[in-house]
Amino acid sequence: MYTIKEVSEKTEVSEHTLRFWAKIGFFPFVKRDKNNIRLFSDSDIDWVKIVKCLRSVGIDNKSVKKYIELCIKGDSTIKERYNIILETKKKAQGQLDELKKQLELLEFKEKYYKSLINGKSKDIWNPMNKSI
Amino acid sequence: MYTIKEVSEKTEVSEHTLRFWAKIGFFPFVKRDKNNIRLFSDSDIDWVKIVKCLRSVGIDNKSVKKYIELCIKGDSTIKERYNIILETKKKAQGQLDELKKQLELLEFKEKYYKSLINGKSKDIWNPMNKSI
DNA sequence: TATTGACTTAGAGTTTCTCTCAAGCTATAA
DNA sequence: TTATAGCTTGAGAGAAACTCTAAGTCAATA
Repeated sequence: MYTIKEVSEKTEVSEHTLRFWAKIGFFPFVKRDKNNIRLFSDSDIDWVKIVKCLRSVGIDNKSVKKYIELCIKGDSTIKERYNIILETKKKAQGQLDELKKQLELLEFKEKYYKSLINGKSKDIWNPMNKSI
Repeated sequence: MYTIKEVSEKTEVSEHTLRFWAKIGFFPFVKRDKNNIRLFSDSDIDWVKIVKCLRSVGIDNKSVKKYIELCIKGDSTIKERYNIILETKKKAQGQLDELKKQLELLEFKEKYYKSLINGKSKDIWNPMNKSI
């Protein structure tokens, strides 16, 4: 069983955020010791990772909450949960594509600046110029 | 020259956000017509795209502002701007890797649910179970 | 002329943290 | 035995970045 600090290290989610997530009901199953200290099990840590995953692809807290409620409800919600995962995957794919596009733009700018630094061209920036 | 609405369509940034960005000084060069309507040029749209790119890889607004100020300052800041782009690229790469990892987790869950739906295994979730 | 619709600013509201603080427990050192 | 450090807790203030609403201007259209 792990304390908040250990969970934070294992999942790379800040203690602040973990407490915030706990407050809004993301970890209804986490136990406490006699001093009221949270104790996360290994499977609790897996759940933290799922939450982190959902959040990191832009699922909002309300929807994450809904998902965990479906999990608790059990068998009858499997299809619905499956669809949520599929939707989430699609969203993540979209983000991946977008990020790749942005990386291309950054690469273009990198080359532009590099050529400037090497003196192969002049900085032609002015408020109206696109070569920012 | 384009109005906010057209820029929003071309860049996929909401009008609200564009006005917000304008308010905090991201577009000091955008012109207005006699009715005070903002008119973006093609190069202004390119700049919006750069801002979107920086923001989307997690560069905060303060740093974006600093970058545009460097651009306005001109030649003497080229090296510094180059380094910012390099740093940003590194950040974007990190995000790409993270996103790929999250996609793997989603794929795992997809398969898990699929096997549940096909009746090949039972939903063994309970508050302590990791198969959420 | 009246309405429609696009634009404007100011400012309130929302989401999601992020941080600070006071307080409580435990273990080790003086 | 006291104190000091190091961990935890909840409450609540603060911040970042939008997001939305309200009230107004202006131009084109019915």
